[in-house]
Amino acid sequence: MSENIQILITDDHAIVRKGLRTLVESEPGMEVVGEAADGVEAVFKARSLNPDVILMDMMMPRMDGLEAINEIIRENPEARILVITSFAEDDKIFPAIKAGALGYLLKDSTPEQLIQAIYAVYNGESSLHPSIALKVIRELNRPSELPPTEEPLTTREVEVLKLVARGLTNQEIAEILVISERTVGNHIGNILNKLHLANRTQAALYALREGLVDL
Amino acid sequence: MSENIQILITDDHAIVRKGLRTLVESEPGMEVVGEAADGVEAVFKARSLNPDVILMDMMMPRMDGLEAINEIIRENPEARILVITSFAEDDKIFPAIKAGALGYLLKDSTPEQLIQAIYAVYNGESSLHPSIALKVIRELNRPSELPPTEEPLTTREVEVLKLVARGLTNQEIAEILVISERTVGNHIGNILNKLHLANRTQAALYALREGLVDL
DNA sequence: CCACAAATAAGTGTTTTTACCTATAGAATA
DNA sequence: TATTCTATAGGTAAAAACACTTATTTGTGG
Repeated sequence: MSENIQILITDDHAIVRKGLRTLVESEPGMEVVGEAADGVEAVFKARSLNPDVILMDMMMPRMDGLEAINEIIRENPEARILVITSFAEDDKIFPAIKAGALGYLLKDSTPEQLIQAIYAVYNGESSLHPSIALKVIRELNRPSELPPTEEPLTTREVEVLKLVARGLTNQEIAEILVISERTVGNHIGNILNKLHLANRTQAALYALREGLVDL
Repeated sequence: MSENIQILITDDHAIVRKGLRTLVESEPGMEVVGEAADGVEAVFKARSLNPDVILMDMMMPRMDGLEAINEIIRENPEARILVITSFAEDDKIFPAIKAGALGYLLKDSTPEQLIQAIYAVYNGESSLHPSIALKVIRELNRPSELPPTEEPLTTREVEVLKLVARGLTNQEIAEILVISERTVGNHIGNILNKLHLANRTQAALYALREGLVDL
């Protein structure tokens, strides 16, 4: 058994995996024990390789990062996961952290920050990208304005939202879902309320960020 | 002077740059002579380092890949540029190729494909990702349906479009640009006409696909 | 100087979206 | 059973967006 920190790299881009691998392997105490190109592979390799730290991308085919984190933590609550992603959206960060990710880095981080973060996560500490840390602190300091009435969208609302994110009008959506235009309007109103958004274009952007639809 | 193929790497993510650098340097005949983190840097380093091949990301801050390609080719028509990006959208590919990029790879390419493509571009040949090649051939075979009345957006229209793609209302856009709401409406109408789109949400999606704005 | 394109603005009228409210049927649940 | 949630739909109104047209100013290229 090696003394090195054993690391599993998860990202759908070979180039990014290579970059991470190089950075990690240039650090004496670290060792890459595997790579995964999507969430399903990540779950499988996390189970079979039992790495010390898992570097996890959030946007991947088949099973996205969030689902993968949930599944990995479910199987092994001790798993230490460091999210490395391009996005710094609140709605993406908090679910990942709640799911059990210990760290959250942005892809524009420096190599040094990456190595630091891996050590931190390996030691069971948390490591957050500066701009992320800010948001988390802000979130924690928020005097719980409301009982965390984190309003989840219903199945139907998600359906409607996906169509909004394709640039369709209420009428077109109504035809597709075989409901009245009125109902579509109500759903969208509810969506905007729940997500605290101002209009349908913002809703479309939200859906894209959430990965509900692809470009 | 080295016998190696001298390469400039351009990408806004340090991790991706590292990955590309590692892949390139693992090939005996290649050498990385510089890195750039945005379009402005890329133009500058292309000028000062005069590399044999430039690896170019399309989505970057300050000056995006397309602008950078245009500027680099304008200064040195002999420059050999290989685009490496995440997107396979038609509207992104053809402008890049027209601007003078010799190759177009997707980030999910294998390391071998990358090396192959660099050799090809170095030799002045073209190298396209398989799925891209298909589109290009389809494009060429198209019996020029219409006189390429490809209506380009004006500078101002692009400005407005970017704001639309952030989910802002006409009024908000008007305030930011210090023009009347009426004018914003006109610009948007013109944008929708030129791009053959039906509404602002579709325009926002278009802008995202084009990489005019990030999520 | 003329022609043309771009940015600006406004008139007019229609369509779509958004905000709130009420209400009912069905499913799930306490 | 009573309650709550979800999906459905309609009423009313206001705000925003969209279509189409005209017009002024400014700058640029012949």
